Amino acid sequence: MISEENKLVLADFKVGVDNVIFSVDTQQNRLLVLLIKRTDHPFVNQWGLPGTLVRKGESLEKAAHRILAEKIRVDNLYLEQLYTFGGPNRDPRESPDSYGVRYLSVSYFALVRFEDTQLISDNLHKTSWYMIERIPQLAFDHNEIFSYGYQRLRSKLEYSPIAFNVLPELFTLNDLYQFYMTILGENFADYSNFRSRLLKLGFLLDTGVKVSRGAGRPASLYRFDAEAFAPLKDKPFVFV
Amino acid sequence: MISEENKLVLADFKVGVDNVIFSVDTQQNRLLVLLIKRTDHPFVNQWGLPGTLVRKGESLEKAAHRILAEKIRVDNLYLEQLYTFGGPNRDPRESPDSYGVRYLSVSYFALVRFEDTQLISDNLHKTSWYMIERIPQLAFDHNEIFSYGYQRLRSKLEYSPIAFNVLPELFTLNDLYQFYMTILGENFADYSNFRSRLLKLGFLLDTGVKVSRGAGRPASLYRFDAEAFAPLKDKPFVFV
DNA sequence: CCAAAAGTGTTAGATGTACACCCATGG
DNA sequence: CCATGGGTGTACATCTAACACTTTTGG
Repeated sequence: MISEENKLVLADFKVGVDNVIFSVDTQQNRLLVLLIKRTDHPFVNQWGLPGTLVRKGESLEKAAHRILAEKIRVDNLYLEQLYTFGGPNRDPRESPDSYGVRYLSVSYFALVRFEDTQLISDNLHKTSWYMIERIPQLAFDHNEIFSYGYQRLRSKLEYSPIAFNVLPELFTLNDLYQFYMTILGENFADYSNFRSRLLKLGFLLDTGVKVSRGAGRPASLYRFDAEAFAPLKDKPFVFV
Repeated sequence: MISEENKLVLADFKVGVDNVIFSVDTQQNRLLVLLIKRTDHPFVNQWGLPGTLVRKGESLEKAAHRILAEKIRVDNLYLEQLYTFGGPNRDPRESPDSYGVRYLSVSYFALVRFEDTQLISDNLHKTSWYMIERIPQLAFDHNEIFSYGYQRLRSKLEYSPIAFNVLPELFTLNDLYQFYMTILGENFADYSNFRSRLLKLGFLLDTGVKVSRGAGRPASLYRFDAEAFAPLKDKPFVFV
């Protein structure tokens, strides 16, 4: 049992969940992050990461999914916890007149498929994809949270098959290459080397089906083979 | 402003910080983790990770340091946030009669120098190092938290110079090798290859000073050169 | 036929792995 | 003088990075 004396000095928290939601616009080769225009105090009218406060009986991860569902309709995604920001005074609502309640933010990082994702947006609640080079000043410490998420995205991409959560069932090796390029930058690897490295790993199945995109030789459609990948799980392997 | 309606469904939290504190007994080549015998409800008399509830005005990291300071006297350490466990019902204190307060745990992972660390322990508050192969059933979800910390320790060791936070100022290459062996296991690498790889990286300075440990050729004492390491920061480099 | 896109092959240099071997000391 | 621990060298396989080349399509 907690003694009365100790109880007095313990902080009371509301726990928020903030999401850094990425997607890759494969048409335009752009890396995007989802921002919302705040309608509530504090930071009204400023852009921020989509977030919510955790409800009774709700797990952190469930809260993270709830925000996602409120802002976008999406089928395919990858989601993982990022970091917890919990210093005092990170939220202006912690002013003395709010009875000393602290606001802690557990951030999540998500990657969703851009193509079949619909934004749920109206005049009141603006939701929009931002190119990551053009992110404005955000509410709270959200710029910091974003940076953290961006780093995680890049490193995760290198040793984890999260791309396949987001690419369509069937894709060409060039689709995959473009995807990596868009996130990791122009000069992360030569195409032909990328190709052979990945194929050697053995978890990409050539379906034999060919697809033509305008001029040029038709490309094979590949499929990610989760079973063939399983043994490589956690093993350090790199696409760089 | 949060409407009254919403306020009703928001969960109220107490936030705990739980530490997975590792050390390497370099005499006996053992990897150890710090456990405490609980004296409070719940899980009285069971072993658990050292933890505490966050106080008013206290940051998460400060709370993590406070636990450390309460349990052990230590000068050198590495500390980083691990993960946040926050599902409902992870803490039995969340029973209905506690007015619906949730208990969330932000876990931290620490590595401390075993040699000059003194346990603060008495009959009431038992604190003790456990070999990681012999960890008993722990309170709460602490076994899970430990596993998470153990994984992090191993992967962090491979691409991050955390070992030098904990090794003495001057050390032999064999000291370093043993340190890695103890954490990563017998067969992580050949000694001579480990040697040459590290020396090639250029951030270990040979002081020229020799030290003799019983029979055999005396070994050179090396020093970690933080400046020479700086450019490698975040670059993926591996000791495996 | 030719430009464009897909896919294959080649080569030099760097790295990793598994050893064998030499060096300096205490007993 | 030899066991012990420290330290160097080597040989082979593998991986990397850069780039040249072939194949198959649309226009």
